[in-house]
Amino acid sequence: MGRAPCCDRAAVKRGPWSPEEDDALRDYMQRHGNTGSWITLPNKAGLKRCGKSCRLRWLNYLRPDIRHGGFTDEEDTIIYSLYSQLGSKWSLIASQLERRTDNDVKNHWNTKLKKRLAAAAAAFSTRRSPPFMPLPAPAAAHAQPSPLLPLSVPTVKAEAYTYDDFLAPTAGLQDPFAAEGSSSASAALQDPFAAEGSSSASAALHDTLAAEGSTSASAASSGSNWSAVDNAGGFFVDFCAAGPDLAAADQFLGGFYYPLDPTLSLV
DNA sequence: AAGCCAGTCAACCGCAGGGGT
DNA sequence: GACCCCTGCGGTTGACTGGCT
Repeated sequence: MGRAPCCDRAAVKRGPWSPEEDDALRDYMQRHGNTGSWITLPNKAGLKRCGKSCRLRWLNYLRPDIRHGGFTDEEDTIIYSLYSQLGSKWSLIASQLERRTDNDVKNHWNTKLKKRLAAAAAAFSTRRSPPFMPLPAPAAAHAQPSPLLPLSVPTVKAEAYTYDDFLAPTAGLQDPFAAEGSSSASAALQDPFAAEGSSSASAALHDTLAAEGSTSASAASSGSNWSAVDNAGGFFVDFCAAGPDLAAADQFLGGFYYPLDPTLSLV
C-alpha cells in the first residue's frame, strides 16, 4: 500500500497547463504571494489543480526570477564540478547558479552534459588507461562524504574557473589529513602544482602535461594523490587519499572539470 | 506526405524530512 | 515518542518537436 494521494485525482486536472491556468496562478501569486499552504492555493486561485502541481508550475516555470535554457559554458563548468563533488544534489547545484531551477539543471545534465561526459570518457578510454579514474564519480557512490565540502564556489565570475577557485581554503573546510599528523599533505592537496614552480595552476598543469608528452598526469605526496586526464577542452582532476604505497587511490576526495579554454566545450 | 526516431523539457510520482500537535 | 500534514527533492514519464528516411 502506498501513501494516500495528496488530492483527489479524479477531481483535479492533470497534464500541461493552459495559458488561462498560468494567468490565474500568476495573478494569484502576484496579488497574495504564497502566504498560505500550497494545498489550499488551488481553491483560492480558482484552479482545478493539485497543490503540488501549482507549486511546481510556479517554482519551475512561472516565477519571474528564473531563466530557462541557454546554459553558458561557465554554468556547465560549475555543474560538472559540483556534480563531481555532490552527486545528484540538483537543488544544491542550482543554488550555485543564478536564476536556475533544480529541474532545469537536472534536465540539462540528463540531456546534454551527461552525454558529453560519456562521449569524452569513451574518447579517452580508447587512447590509454587512466591513472586512477577517468571521470569524477558522484559523491553518492562513495562511502564517506567528501571532506572538501563545503565548497567555496564563486557564482559570478567572468573568466574561466581555475583550480584555486574550487580548492581555496574556507572557514568550513576541513583538513582531511590533519588527523593523520601530516603537515604537508593538505598543502599539497591545496596546490599540487606549486611544486612545479609555476605561478598559475593552469600553466603548471600545461607544463606538467607537456613535459610528460602525455594526456594525463599524476603526483603523490605524503597522504594525497592527484591525477588529471584530458579531453578536448580541459582536464578532469581528481584528488584521492593515498593508499599505503602512495601509488593507489585509497579514497576519492573530490574532483572537478577544469577547462583550459572556456570557449571550448566537451565533445 | 507519412512514419520513425531521438532529443528536449514540463509535469508527475513517491519518498524523506521538518514542524506542529 | 507517535502521528499527521506539508514542503522539498530527485527519479521518471510522457507530450511535443524537429530531423531524417
